[in-house]
Amino acid sequence: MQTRQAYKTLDQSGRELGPRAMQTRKRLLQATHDLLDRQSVRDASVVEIARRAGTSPATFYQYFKDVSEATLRLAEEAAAETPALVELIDRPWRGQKGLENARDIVSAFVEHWDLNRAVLLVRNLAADEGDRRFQKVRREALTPVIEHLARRVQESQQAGRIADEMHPYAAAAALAAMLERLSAHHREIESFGATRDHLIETCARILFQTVTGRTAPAS
Amino acid sequence: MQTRQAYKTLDQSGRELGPRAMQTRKRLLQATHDLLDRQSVRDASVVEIARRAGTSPATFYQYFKDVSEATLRLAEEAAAETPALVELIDRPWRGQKGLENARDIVSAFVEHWDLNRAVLLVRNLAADEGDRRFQKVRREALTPVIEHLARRVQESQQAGRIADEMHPYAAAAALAAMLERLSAHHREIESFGATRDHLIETCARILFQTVTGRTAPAS
DNA sequence: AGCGAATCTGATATACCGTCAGATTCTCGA
DNA sequence: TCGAGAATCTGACGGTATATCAGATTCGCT
Repeated sequence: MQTRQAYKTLDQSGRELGPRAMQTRKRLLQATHDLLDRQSVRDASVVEIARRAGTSPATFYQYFKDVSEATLRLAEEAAAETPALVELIDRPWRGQKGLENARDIVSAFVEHWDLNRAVLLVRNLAADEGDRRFQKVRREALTPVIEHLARRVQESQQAGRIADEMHPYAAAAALAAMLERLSAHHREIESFGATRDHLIETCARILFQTVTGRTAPAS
Repeated sequence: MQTRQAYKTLDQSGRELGPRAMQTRKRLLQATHDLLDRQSVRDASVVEIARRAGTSPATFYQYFKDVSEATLRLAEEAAAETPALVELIDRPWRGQKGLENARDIVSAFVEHWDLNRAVLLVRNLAADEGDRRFQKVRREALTPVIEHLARRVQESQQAGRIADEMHPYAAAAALAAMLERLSAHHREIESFGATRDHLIETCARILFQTVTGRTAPAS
């Protein structure tokens, strides 16, 4: 009569992994991550992942059902970075300090994406295509962000600084959408006249304005 | 001595297509579109597309280098819908009418995505993954929208309603990013308490506020 | 050294990819 | 109406990836 212990990492056939196996599994995940960074998802094959990990395709299948499952695990790892973001959102939003904080949020978001670009792109595609597993990871990564933002919007709304026609959750989701999409392809935008700093500053101000209902202070 | 006529549709080997061939090509594109709507990109195979089009894989290769090229052509077709959006952006942005117009823009964007969801998702993934061909189509679809928005932002800035720290192009790109991402997965968001109308209204207000520098009027 | 458990892989059946030579269908002049 | 030739399509095939499993290898332990 005791609660099952926190999730052990399992084999495809449900067996727990020993230290050697953990090693191999990690190498496979790393290889998957690297490969996705280099090639399109469509071209990421099990053979190639195995080759990079210095092992055989059969071994890959010992740990993952297919490439998408390996990617899912990577997406779960990336989702673990969310709390740091939420912490920023919970800081005070007033005045100059608040704007600086908004900048930090945008920067953190972009950085998070820069580190996990390929994986997050695939995660979002799969989620948008209807894959429940990926919808779940994305939700787990974004829901805290959206809900904390929504709470702030709601506060501003109750203080009368934001119109009642705004829906706090929708606003938060829209802001998250902006941050996600912008982070995904900021490099392409940057090749069109707006530097990275411009993007961050501008985005921070939209964020600030939408969350607080106040005009961002001059710097 | 005359300009080359507008692009003829070509065969894989560069030959112009007769009427029968045009028919077949269209069926293949349609089949690709449908298949992408139903399955993930990764699983969209040439055999399956051919089957749906009632023809053979070899025929597919007569017209397209691979699935991604067929998708590219579909993305080009979708890009042709952009001008309608730009027309909306160019309408006046003042007061109640302006807000209504913002709503129309958001609606039009969402609708455009609802009709071309799968294709646009794949387009964006491929572009984000660095595929130049897809970057080009996306650019051609979005640049007009972004530039017209940017011009409006700049006007508001010159009128002193928007801080100088904002970069008009960056702001426009951020707004486009928000619209894109939101359109891509609005259905999932809608299953979390904000209706489609909430989303549109909220998004329209963020758009209005960011473009004009004014608070959106009450409805 | 040697046993059992953990971990890995060669071999294989299946399926898709991408090409090409040849088959089929259409067009049009006689 | 009947071919000849052009336009269009497809069967067949070699190459490669998928996914599985039985057997081989490696490891920890006595």
